[in-house]
This record gives sequence, structure tokens and C-alpha cells, in this order.
Amino acid sequence: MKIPIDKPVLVTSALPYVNGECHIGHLRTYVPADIYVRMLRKMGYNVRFISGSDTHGTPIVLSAEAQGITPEKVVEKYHEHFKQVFKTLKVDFDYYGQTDSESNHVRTDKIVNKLIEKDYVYKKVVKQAYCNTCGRFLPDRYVEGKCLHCGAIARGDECDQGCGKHLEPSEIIEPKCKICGNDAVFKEQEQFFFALSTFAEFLSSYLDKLGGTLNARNYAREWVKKELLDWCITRNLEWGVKFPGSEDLVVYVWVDAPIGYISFTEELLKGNGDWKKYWKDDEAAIVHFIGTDIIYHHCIFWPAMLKGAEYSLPDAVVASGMVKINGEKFSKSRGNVIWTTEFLERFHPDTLRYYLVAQSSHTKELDFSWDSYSMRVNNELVGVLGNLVHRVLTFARKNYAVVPEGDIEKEVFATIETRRAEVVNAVEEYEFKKLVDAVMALADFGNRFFHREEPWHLIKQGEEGRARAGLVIKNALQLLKAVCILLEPVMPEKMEEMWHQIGMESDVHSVKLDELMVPIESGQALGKPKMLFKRIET
RNA sequence: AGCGGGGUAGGGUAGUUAGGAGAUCCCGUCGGGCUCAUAACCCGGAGACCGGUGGUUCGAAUCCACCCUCCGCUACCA
Repeated sequence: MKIPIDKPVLVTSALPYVNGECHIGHLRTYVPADIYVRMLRKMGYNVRFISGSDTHGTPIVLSAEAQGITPEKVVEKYHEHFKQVFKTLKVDFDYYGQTDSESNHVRTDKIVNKLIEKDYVYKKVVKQAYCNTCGRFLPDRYVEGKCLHCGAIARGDECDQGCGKHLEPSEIIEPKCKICGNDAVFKEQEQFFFALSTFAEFLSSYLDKLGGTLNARNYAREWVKKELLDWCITRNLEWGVKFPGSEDLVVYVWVDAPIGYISFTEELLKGNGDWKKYWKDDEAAIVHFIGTDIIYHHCIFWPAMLKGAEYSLPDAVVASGMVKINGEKFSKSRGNVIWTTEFLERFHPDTLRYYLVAQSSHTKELDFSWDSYSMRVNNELVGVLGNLVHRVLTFARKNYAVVPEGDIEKEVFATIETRRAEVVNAVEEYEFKKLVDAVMALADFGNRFFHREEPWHLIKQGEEGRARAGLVIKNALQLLKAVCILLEPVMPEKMEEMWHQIGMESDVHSVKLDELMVPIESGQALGKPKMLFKRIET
């Protein structure tokens, strides 16, 4: 999606649910979002980048009980953990909030009230599992029993091990509480529903215009084509945002979580009303980065809610594929998981950022393996990129110490221009693999250029040869400069290092794409070549 | 069961939206080169009936039909 250059952009990244540590699956969303933002800024856009911790819901309450602490404590612990991870990984949010903030309570209350006022919310009595031992109502996933149809063990609202039929919760026989293992009973209970079904037509035309990745639209369309069911938006919990006018109900976590996008914008722009440009007046482009697992919530539920409460709608939803490990699904219980902090204790964050986008295209599933990771690092980062920087700099330092005299060849500028166009194109398509492939092709060209021109021979051929070798070096340095600018969004730390090695003094993070065509200055002192990437020995 | 996404050389992967020359790239493999460089880098070769069958077309990996096969999803789970 091409956004007009003068339009402000709000990029959001899905809210991590803070009841556990960050694993590399999470990063498939945050890292590309950060790359996207950095690249948009290089292209000249005015961008705000926000996210925050999703703090409510039953799992956090249970987690707190299990640890004998308050939900606040659980939230605080993992909230800080995620902030730290993002800092280390250079996922650089303008604002990272959390959904239990005062402003999110207020904003949620306003939105829900608006929905009530406009008659999109109604009361209904439902049968719900209740555990006498725990003394609480049980969400579907915490109820287990036998399937009405085939007698197999059924969980929640589905007979997942037997006939696969969808079950009404009350159709489960001999329900048990999964938390304590004791018998549960079904009780009648008054809940509130959001009339999602009335938005079917709106959603259908909305999805036709929605930007972002195809997987998000297609998946959402399927739901709209089928029958949309109204959504129960209240829960019997203490922890959460109180449902207006009720003492014992909170809103369902998927109501107040996305509203966080709005309240974080408010918090970022502190009270001056500027948030309305983004969420009320349609003056900005809103781009959501999410994982494919929450497409439903972002492409169906969320737009309907915004529409109902009269807010601006997202312009694009970018959904990344899930991460697998060695061909297997992520599973904390089976230990098939890679924790981000453990990974970062051993390897540089930039190599992980690179791998996550280089390994597979954004919407497809990414199968992590240590083999493919070390192969990419060794062959591409060390062999192609690191080696190019090192060979050019070593040669240049030894023979010139500064950037030599000479003009940039047409061929070099033309190649840079071609790759720049590919990169911009990739950004607009949300294809981050194409982005790194294009830049690496530029580095590849650098190696071929350097080899073809043989400066190590030229340098031995008198004054004229020395001048020609200098020209080659200057051109090679120009290519390095270009690679550096284009790859900074992917590997911000390493490219900053490289930037200084080639003698640049400006801030590579804020340098714009226009700099690509500015010749590197002759006479500029070159830094000491230091290996950018280390080989991974396997 | 329905729906969604895949099946392309030994492994991985691009290309399929808008059908066109010898089907991309990486690893591995074989041969050669270079020696500035982190045993890196450069050049060349071998290796694919693009899951199957049938169809549309001057022309299909790309479009259509049917089939085989793998994976995921089906609402409160990144």
C-alpha cells in the first residue's frame, strides 16, 4: 500500500500478553514492524510507532493465583521484561504502554458506553460453567468434559479429540473445572453481547478496501461470508476494565486490548488532542502489525467496534506467519520453544533481526532451525557483507588512510538506484525478505565489482595505477555507504558501527534515502576495520 | 466435515495477483580462478518431466476442472 508522503502514519504492533516471557515467535511481528517504521522514516514519512502490554484476562489472574501474588505484580514483571527485550533488540517504540492504565480504562469506558448508547450492546442470559470449589465462572477453555455426541473428552466449546463437532458449552457432559479438577455446574448468568452480526455488510465492503497483507483480508472474508455471531463482551472477573454500570463484570479482554492502541496514542501525545487526528478525523494512516493468529480480532471485531463507536478505521493490517521450530509447532509445555533472552545471551540481536526477515516471506510460516540460522549468518552476514566491508576497508586503510579521489561510476549509481527502488517496493508490499534480498544483492555486486577491478594489481602499477585503484576503492566505499543506509532498518547497531568504519560522522539512523546518491567525500578519514559479524562454529 | 495455505533440482526457497525467451536465489556437489579479505571472495558445470491427470491457449509453474498429499485454522490462543 502506497501512503501519501504528507500523511502521518501510525504503526502499531500487536500487544504481547504479559503472563510469560518473550520467545522468538513474538518477534516475527515486532521486528518487521520496527523495520517498516525505520524504513518509512528514511523515506521521509512522519511516523509514530506504538505498542504496549496486554494485561487483563483470565490467564493472568490464574497465573497470579498460582504464584500467590496479585495480577498487578504478574503484569509488572513481564511488562518490564518485554520492555527490556525490545530495548535490547532495538525495537524502538515511540511509546510502549499497558492496558491497565488510567487512560485505557477511561477510553474503554467511553467506547463501550457509546456502543451501548447506539444500541449495539444487549443483555442476554446464558448458561455458563461455574466451579463451586474455585468459586468462579469458568471461561470455555477451562472446562473439560465429555462430548454430547461421541463421548470423547471435549474441551471448551469443541470436541477436539473425538468427532470434532462444535459444542455449546452447556452440551458438555460431566463438566469439570480444569483449574482445580473438581466438578463444575452450569449456571444461568446475565451477560452483555456486542451486536457484531449487524456489521456484516459494513465489514464486507471495509475488507475490500483494507490494505496490508492478503492473508489477513482473505481469512477475515471467510468469516464475514459465513454467519457472524454476536460477541459476548463481559466476563465475571475482578481484574479488568469494569463494564459500565456493573460491579461484578469486566469487559472481555479483546475489548480493552485494542483500545490500547488509542489510549497509547493519547498517552504519547499527552493530552493536546492530537490523538484525534489519528483516531477521530481520519487524517492519518493506521497500520496494524499482528500475527496470523489474531486476524479475526483485528479485521472483524476491532473495525466493527471502531465503526460502532465512531472512530477512524485501520488502513492496513499486516499479518505475519507463525514461527515453528525444526518443523514443529511452538509449545511451551513440550519445551519446543526458544526464549529470546537466552538467544540474545549467545548471539547479537541484529543477526536475529536479519534472520527473522531473511528466512522466509512475511506472511508465510517461518521454520526456525539452528542450521538455517548459522548458515545465514556465516554465508550472508559474514561471507558476503562482513567480508566485503573488511576487504575494502583493509585495502583502503593500508593504501590511502582516507577516502581516495575519484568520481562515482554510472554503473555503481545505477545499481544502487535499482536496489533502492526494489527496497521501497518491498516496503510497500510488506515483503521484508525482498527488502534484505535486494540489499544483499547490492553487497554481492560490491564483491563482484571489487574482484573484477582488481585494485590489488592496479596499486602496483605506478601513479596511474594507484589513481585507478583509488577510484575503485571510492566506488566500493560508495556501495558500502548505500548498503549501510538500506540495511540500517534491519540491523541498526551493526550498521551504525559500519557507518563509522567507513568514516561517516552523521547519524545513520536519521539519514534519509536521498543520501544514497550523495558521493562519499574524498579525504574523509576511514575508521579501523573491525569484523562486523563473527562466524558461528557448528 | 468445512475453510485457508502449501507441494518447484539432494535440502531450503523465489516466481503464480496482471500466462511468454535457456525457471530464481542460498546451501551442498564438481571443476577452475583470485590472493585485498573472517578457509572468505570470483567464474563455470552437473542436477527440476515446477504433486498427478485432463482442459483453455500460438504459448502455462502461472488460468480452469478433478484428484493425491502435507500443514494450519474453526472465535476468547503470539
